[in-house]
Amino acid sequence: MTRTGRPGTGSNQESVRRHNLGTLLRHVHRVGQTSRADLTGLMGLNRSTIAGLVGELESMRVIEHVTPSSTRSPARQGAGRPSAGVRLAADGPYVIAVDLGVDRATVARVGLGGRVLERASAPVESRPEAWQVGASVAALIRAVVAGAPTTSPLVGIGVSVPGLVRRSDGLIRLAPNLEWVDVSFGSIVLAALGVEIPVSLANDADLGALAEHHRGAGVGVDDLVYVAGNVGVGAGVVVGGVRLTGSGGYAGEIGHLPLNPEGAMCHCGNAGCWETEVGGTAVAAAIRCPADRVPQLDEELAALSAPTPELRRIGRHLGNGLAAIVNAFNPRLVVLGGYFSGLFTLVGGEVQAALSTRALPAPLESVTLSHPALGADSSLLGAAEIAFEPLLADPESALGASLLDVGSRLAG
Amino acid sequence: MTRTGRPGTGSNQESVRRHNLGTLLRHVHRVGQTSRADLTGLMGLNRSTIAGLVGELESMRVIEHVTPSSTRSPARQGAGRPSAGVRLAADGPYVIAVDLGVDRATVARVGLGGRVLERASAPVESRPEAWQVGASVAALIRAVVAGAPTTSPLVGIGVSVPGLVRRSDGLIRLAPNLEWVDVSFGSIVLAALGVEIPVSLANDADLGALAEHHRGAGVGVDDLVYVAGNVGVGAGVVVGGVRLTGSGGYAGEIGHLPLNPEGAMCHCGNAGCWETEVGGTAVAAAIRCPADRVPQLDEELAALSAPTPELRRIGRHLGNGLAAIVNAFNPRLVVLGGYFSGLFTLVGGEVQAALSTRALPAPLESVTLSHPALGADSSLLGAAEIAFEPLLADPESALGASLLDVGSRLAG
DNA sequence: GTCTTTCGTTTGTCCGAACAACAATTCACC
DNA sequence: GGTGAATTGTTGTTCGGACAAACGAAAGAC
Repeated sequence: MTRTGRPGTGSNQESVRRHNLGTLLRHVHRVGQTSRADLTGLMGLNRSTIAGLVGELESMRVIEHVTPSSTRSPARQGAGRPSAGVRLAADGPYVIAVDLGVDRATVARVGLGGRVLERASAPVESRPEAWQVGASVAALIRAVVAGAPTTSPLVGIGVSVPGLVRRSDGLIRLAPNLEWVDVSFGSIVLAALGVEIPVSLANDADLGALAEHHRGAGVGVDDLVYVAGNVGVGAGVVVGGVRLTGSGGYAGEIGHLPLNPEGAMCHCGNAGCWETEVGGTAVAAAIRCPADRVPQLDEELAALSAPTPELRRIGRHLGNGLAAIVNAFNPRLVVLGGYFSGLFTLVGGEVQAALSTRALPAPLESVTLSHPALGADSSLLGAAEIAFEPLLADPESALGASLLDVGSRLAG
Repeated sequence: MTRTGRPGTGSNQESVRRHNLGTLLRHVHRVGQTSRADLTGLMGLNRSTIAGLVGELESMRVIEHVTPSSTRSPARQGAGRPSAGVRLAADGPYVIAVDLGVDRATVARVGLGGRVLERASAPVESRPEAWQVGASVAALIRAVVAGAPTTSPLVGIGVSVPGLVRRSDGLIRLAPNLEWVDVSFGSIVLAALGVEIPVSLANDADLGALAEHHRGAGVGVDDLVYVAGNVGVGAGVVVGGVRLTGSGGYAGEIGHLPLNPEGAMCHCGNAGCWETEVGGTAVAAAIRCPADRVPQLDEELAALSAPTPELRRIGRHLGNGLAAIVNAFNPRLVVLGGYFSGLFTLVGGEVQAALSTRALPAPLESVTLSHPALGADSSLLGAAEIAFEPLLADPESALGASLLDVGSRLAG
């Protein structure tokens, strides 16, 4: 590591190699399996160059060769020699994805391509101490890692947080439902594990947006917003294919849009925030759901067959807020996650109508509302994506910093 | 042009050269004058590599050599041989920047470094025909170009539009104050000029944000929002140093945030848009300004010595809307352009107070409100920036596509 | 069964950045 | 004022990596 990480903005020949290696791996990571011929077309490089890059990644045990005969896909086009297949290695690098929910923590071992190889979860009591959650997550990580091949390197840990995460260092500034303020959850987990690996933390809605963009409802869509109704309301934004973080990392906090000066008081101290109209409390009141079932609001909504008038009103409010989002970000897709998905199936008409009347025609004409394609796993898979990011940016150095034989290391 | 513009995402050696050449020119474009030693530090390349790049740009007559003796700046640090200076060539490439205002059109010849070399403007009557404005702008362009050296190449035209501009092709979808719908203003101007050069169009607030980011109040700030109060209200957003366009190009249209369901009717057909509370009409009513002076609202506000109670109320509304912006985009800087600047000097306290109570603490703590540093030229200079963009991305091919001896070509 | 098409492989070439050595120029110190 | 240290420009060489061409391999088309 003598010369890596140079801060300069110029590109030298090492950076070219790094970039090409990473781009190639990123493509395979995205589609799972390709052919070398496809890669030459996608990357615009020479056949021989692709051969070199594939060979290098193969020697790193990240991808593996597939004999052309078994690659023969039904969509095989013209004549000619079939191209050699390239796919992700079976025992390749993996990451640990952690999804801190309001009532339970989910941990998964995720391989390249977003394959969930193993998963485990545990309930989280209300108003938990950070170190308790850290210990619980560490135990889940140990369980999930136990079955991993010793030759598979662990690249990093990604954590989805229901709250505001500072971009610079991953500090959890505020997690309302956990009642955490300024918690350095990454170091807590690492201390509990007793190892040193890269940990990336980010907001759950941001990660939901990222996951839906990569392998969900937003594949091929470079500008989308993922609006999640959980206990609170938050949004994640993907712009030009990259996550919108903002200066501090708090972008997309649209739960407290001041949509109604005469509205109810919000816990933030102001009146008429969007969250007071479409948040968990409001929806629970509209369907007479007991307070302790608010974390499972999606199930409660799914059990309903027909919307109540109060729900219809909430649907209109949801559409109003979405109009603000559509005007501000001009996405091509808005994914409604959390219990908003159930709400959308019930009162989709009201949501669409309110959105159509309040949004500007120009941004409106290209936007689509949709359910998440990854269900409740959006944030988890997004956490995996940010953990993989260093590997995709520079495979060689990320593998150098990765951890081998994780099972025994964590046990000891 | 046999191999350029390859769609692939891999980098080859040509792209390295292109990128380095562009990055070097971009640096010089930003700071105006540097030394080769600074460039080696900034770009992280070898001295000899920088020498080669500088030499190539010098042979293109884009930058020029400065003898070290005259470079000797007072802030000269340690010992050693002084580094050779590099500055933009005096008769280098330039662009035409056009700022379509609500009541007048401004055209400038702008050189690298954002230097306004020549400018002219003409009034625009109310509800003008597009071809009339196009002819007027073409005449201004001819005037502005007349004095240009015949050896200076014209790289492109940038146009700032007070309305919604489609990103894909620059079509003006809607310009409310001009009452234009679906106007292809770029082709109109080109037809009036009788030449074929690249024309880039974008929203005025977006370009204001870009200009303030490059050479205004937001230098060094990668996440900022430029909120402009003109007749309407719009915002331009810079995220991570790049313009936020959104899917269609309409991002940042926050004038119709539904902030007050019981508010006044807006011309968009809905009630309580932000624009009804802080827009030109509302402010004009608050200071008893006649309707025909609304385009000059900034002057009217500047003439005021003390705010009226109605203005204070508008200030609070402005702060409320800014809170939504701060929560949504998490910028580090919010530049208040148009008449918002004058409003901010009068009722800055109210604006800040409302912002502080309604924005979340985390994004709030790092945000600053400020006046524009470029005055009324923000959008004009932003238009110049987008016109220069192809040159900075690839100097060689952009110069190849540029136009020489413009004065006589346009006269003919 | 042969031709065409497409792809993988190999070899050599070329381009551009890095490197090393040397000359140039200034400052600091005596 | 002279000398050494420090920094930079210049030049020639090296090296890494993409590219081009030639060749063989594997399929489909006739």
